[in-house]
Amino acid sequence: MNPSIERKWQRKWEESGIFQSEIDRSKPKFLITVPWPYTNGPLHIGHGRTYTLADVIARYKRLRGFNVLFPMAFHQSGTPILAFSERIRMGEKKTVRQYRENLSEYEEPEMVDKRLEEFKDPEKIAAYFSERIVKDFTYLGYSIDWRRRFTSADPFYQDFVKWQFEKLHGMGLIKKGEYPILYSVEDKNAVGEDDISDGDVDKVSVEEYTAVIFRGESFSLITGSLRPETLFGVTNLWISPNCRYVKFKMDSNTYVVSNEAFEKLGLQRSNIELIGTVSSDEILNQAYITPFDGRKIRAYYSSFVDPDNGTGIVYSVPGHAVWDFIAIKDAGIHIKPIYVVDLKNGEKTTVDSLISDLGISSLSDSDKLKEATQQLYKVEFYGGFLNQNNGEFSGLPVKEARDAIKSSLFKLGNGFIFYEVSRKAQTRGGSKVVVAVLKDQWFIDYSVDWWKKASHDLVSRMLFYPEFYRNAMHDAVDWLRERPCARRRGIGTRLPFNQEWVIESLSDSTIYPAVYSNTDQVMKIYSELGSFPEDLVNFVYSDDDNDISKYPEHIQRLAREARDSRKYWYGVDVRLTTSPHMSNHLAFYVMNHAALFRESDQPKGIIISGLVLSNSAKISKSKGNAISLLKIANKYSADLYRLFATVNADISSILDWNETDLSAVKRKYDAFLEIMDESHRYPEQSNRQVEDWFDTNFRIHRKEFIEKMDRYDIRGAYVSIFYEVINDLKYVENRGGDVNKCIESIRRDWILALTPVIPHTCEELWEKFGFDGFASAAELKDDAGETPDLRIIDSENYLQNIVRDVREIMKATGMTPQQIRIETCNPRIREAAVILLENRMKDVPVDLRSVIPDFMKNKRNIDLTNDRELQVLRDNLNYLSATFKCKVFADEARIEPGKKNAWPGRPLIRLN
RNA sequence: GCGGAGGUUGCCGAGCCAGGUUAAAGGCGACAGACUCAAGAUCUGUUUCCGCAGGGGUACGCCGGUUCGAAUCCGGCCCUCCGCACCA
Repeated sequence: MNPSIERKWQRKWEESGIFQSEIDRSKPKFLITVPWPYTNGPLHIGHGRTYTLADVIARYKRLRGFNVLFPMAFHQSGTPILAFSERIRMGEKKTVRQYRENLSEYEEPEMVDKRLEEFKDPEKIAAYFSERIVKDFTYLGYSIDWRRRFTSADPFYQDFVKWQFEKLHGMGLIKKGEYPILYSVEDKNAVGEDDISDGDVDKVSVEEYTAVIFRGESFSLITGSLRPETLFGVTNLWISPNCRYVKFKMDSNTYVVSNEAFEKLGLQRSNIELIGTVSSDEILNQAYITPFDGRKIRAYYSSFVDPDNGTGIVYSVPGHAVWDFIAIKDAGIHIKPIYVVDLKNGEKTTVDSLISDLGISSLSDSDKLKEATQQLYKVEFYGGFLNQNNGEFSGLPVKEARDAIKSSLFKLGNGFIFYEVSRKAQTRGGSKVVVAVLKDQWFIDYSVDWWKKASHDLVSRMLFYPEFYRNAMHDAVDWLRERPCARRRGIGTRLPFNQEWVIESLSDSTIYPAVYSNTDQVMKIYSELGSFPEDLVNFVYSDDDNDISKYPEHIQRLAREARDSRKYWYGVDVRLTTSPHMSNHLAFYVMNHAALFRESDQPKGIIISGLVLSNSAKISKSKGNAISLLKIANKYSADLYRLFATVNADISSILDWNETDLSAVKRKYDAFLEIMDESHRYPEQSNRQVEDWFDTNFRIHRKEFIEKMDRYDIRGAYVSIFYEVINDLKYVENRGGDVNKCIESIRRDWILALTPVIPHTCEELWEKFGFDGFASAAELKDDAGETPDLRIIDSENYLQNIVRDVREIMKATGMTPQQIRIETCNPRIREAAVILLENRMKDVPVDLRSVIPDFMKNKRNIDLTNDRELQVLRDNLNYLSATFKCKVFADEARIEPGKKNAWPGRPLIRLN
């Protein structure tokens, strides 16, 4: 459908307000939502799939008599928009280029710079792209009630979020605690993925080291290890030859680490106090005691030790670490490895074997060393156990031993947790990224038992499509622990009980769909009062009967309306999104509802759609395969995209956007347009049987369509009602039926059934054929009770079987027949067949007994359903002749004792 | 490793949950024919192997099992993909 026609209908829908949903108690309600998009850039075909599917469902439910609400709002919380804006301000090339590209999709070239200038204000970015998304979605024909639009940064909404957090706080679900975060010392600030240079391509994470203390006479050394379970295998310590080591006091003991490590420790632990530098000789000149087994070991130099990794001191386990093994050889020290980890099933992956397998000769083979380390780590961690050299820990599997040794170590005061970054990283501004421990981080405590139980109960009640996500959701609920719920900066709502914190962007977006149910009233309350006071929020969104009589009458009225509205609409019937949201957003969504809302307001269903590929590749800006929704609507048309998104892949599987598949879909779509084009008349012909067959089949397709849609097998539904009906019409034409008549008889229902997917096309047709109102607002009834006459279908199947058999014979014999004679089962043989099928051999009339051997041969193919075979054949002789291009005769077969006979459903076919 | 999904005919992809009507929908590709001056588009047919009569063989990752009968149920194995978090 060309864009101007699509625009026309979009205008008409808007003018008529048919998608502005109001309470209508005569109909069942249906609320469908998609998680709000983050407004830092334009959306592409990937996002479009989710919204398209939601719109198809919304429109289908409307078609079936539901009062549907499909609302939408925008997400602005968090740091990315701020970060992008700041980078544009700083003139960072990559970001500027990206936004220039984004803008040139929408703007005349001369406007791009002006807009870009505006984007130095983060609010402008958010506002601009929200506006674009509304436009793009309108062009795609989505039936969204835009009156309910708002953003997560709106003040009235922030009051709602505050209420949510006060409630959670009151229920004891919010906690304070320590938490490691990525941090920049120079900027004195937490850093997120967006702040780190290359943070998006090469993620930086926090790693948990075990700091192990080796006591010495005048001071102790602290080492950092990822593998504390190898502690009994320590033979020596390593320090770097070019590093400044420092002495410091902690809990009245004196320790030594690298200068860099000391700085990091300062961000992670309190009460540490610098004493001064210490010379390497001092470190090398004294002995150290190993924890647990109290052996005396010494420290040596090795070049592989990095002062800026861990504590700058490494404990050496040559038996289980390749670096250490090589380093000992390198340094020419006479130390024998101690082996502490044995493998199950007698596996033989050891330090020695890895070194020889990979051909590692020195510490400079760092790539190979890394690989060997990883291999060894994997093998020993998952398949190893501690041997008899491990004191009280002997016999434990490595997985358990690690925690056992750790906690034992901590208890004895010989260790603590030390956090380190997973790789060296810098901020975009060039300052170093390290790990700091926040002492007073706010958490939502998702681990509370009663909360988990309530959530599991909710999950059990909900609908999941595909069903296997139900289990995934149960798991997600189990996995959730404490989640940090506030940050020091970013757009969003301040924590009501601690104003220095901004509520984190996923935590402020869990129960917002409730606001869709009464956006209008709630916004009015806010604008009248200048706030949305807690007691009013509580009145509107919970069923607590708190007293609101202190407010003016009209505010009270608005609040009551808002409450009624919530009661009518709320409880999201379907929330549709993609699987990456499972373990975060959707889990929070489910759990927060379980805590804050009563059952009728809780979510009813979740549908998860698969990913979208573009030309068989993951969509990414850098690959240039991120096709924007605007381009889709303009270049391909909304209806074609919608049809493609609906029909080319099941909801649960990957959808690959590519021109080949698209052109196949387009052909079908064009075929449909041609069918509906009245100037294109089909040949005047008539074949009652086929026309009845078509009619019956259409009723079956319509029934299947409804059944499949009702269980969200959207693709299946449209294969039935679109592809199969088109094929049926083609069949009618080939079989000499009156196609025009067939089309006319199904026109109304067919157009309606297709409206959810290709609404613009269908409105146009609806109007053309003189139906009243909008197709989008009409109702499609199912014809409950009417059972289709399956005998008509059977007759056609019978005929097609004959055609297939004849073809097979032609193929096998390689002959082109001059004439074909088809002889149907003799009535007496039919009677005999009935008897034989019941295994009553003795009841077969004597003169027919000689036919039994032939019966046994044909038994499998005998089919009694069609009792008017000859009639069917005679009615269709012309068709058969035309198909095989020769004369075709049909007769009743004679009985031929001892020879081949015609059986029910299995006539004799003779080619000459 | 844990959790989840999956391995189907040249390719993509249904079906398997409720075993037989499944050589296995649909699409793409390929081949042949029709139409056309030609190409494209469209339409018709073919597209596992064997077969001069509608038949038979082999097939749904591999190996076993249950069953009269398994792509479909059960057990084991191999392989692929996704998630494992604080990030929107």
